[in-house]
Amino acid sequence: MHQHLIRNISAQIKLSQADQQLCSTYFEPVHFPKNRVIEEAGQVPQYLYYIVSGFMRLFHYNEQGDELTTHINCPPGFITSYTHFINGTKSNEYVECITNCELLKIDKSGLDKLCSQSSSFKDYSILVFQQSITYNENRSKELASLSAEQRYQNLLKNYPEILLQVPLQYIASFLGMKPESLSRIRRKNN
Amino acid sequence: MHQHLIRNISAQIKLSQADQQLCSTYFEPVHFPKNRVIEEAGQVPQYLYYIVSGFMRLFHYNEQGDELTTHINCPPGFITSYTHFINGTKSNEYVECITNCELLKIDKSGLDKLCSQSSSFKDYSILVFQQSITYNENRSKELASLSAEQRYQNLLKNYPEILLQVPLQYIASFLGMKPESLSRIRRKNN
DNA sequence: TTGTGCTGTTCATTAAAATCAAAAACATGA
DNA sequence: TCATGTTTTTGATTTTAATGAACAGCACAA
Repeated sequence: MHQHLIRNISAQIKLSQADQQLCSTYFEPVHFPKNRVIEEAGQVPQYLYYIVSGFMRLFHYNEQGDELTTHINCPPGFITSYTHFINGTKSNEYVECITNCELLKIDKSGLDKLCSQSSSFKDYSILVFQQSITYNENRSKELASLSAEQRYQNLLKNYPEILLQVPLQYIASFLGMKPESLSRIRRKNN
Repeated sequence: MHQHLIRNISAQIKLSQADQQLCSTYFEPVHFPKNRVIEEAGQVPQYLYYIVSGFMRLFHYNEQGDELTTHINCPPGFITSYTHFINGTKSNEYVECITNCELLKIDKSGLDKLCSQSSSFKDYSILVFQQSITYNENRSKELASLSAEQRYQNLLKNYPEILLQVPLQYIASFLGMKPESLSRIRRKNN
């Protein structure tokens, strides 16, 4: 499983043999069944997870008690409640495995050690941070300026695998619409 | 003008006398008139700007040629097309002064020197990054789950000064609605 | 001052999405 | 397998926001 991560990092940053060894030392393989919540709201997120296989999401409840899915991810990608994981503060979000998942997890002190022992990992973590900003800016832009149907079509174009594997109610919430609307949009687009 | 920035940073990170001196060395005061575009789309953003006074925005044009405002900021805050500024890549966004503005600008090499000469500034820049992530996540969440009217009310609650100083067409675009809709919402809320 | 352009408002209408209710399809475990 | 609960779809209706057109208010310059 570590090879999956090493291959993915290497596509963006050069890793020495020693770096690869560090990676195997600090990332721990775990797997979880479908529907398992692995980080709870109200607590400090324990781990950053790299997704080797499976689909995951972040969600929380709003004041009216509605469940809102804010993030959906799949390999090769990381997932956690970033800000709270980094700062060691309590998150109000749940991290859940949508399907069975194979993951590589690392806790905050592990990540700190990894970055202090290898500048490649420091560079990589900054890169991941930046990509997270870019991702969220793009998401805001789409939500602010595109219709529900255009947002669906963009997701279909960019992440078709999500449409096949993730329950539609989660996707609807993530796209900022109701499940009924997503269902109607899908009927039109067939 | 440097005191404005130093006071603002000091509220979050402890700065030594030497740090304060560095700050004054690397940030250069500039002022621009209302409506001046200070970074152009199609180019690498030259500077990161700290806003001492005035209101600024980021905007771009979509495929249909509509102007979309993606960010509005005021003191004490930074503005630039972050990812492109950091990576030295071409941005598709314009940075514009909405009102007359007093700013402190720093270029990429200045920021790098500042961070390499003082770990306080390194800590601070990570903090600003994180706040940018939090801000963007929250913006996505609001756009995905709140009605146009609720988004307006949140802006009114959190940034009332923007409503007073920024043309409503920009605010409407930023809130993901049409100017006519914003106008109607404002009538209802008076 | 008058005209011109720009910003914001209003109105009537249309289109998009939410809501409410029910049925159909699917998954899961006894 | 059947029974149960959950997810998705469908239909009728209401609500919300966009559209297109016109007008009012204001700023600025000739």
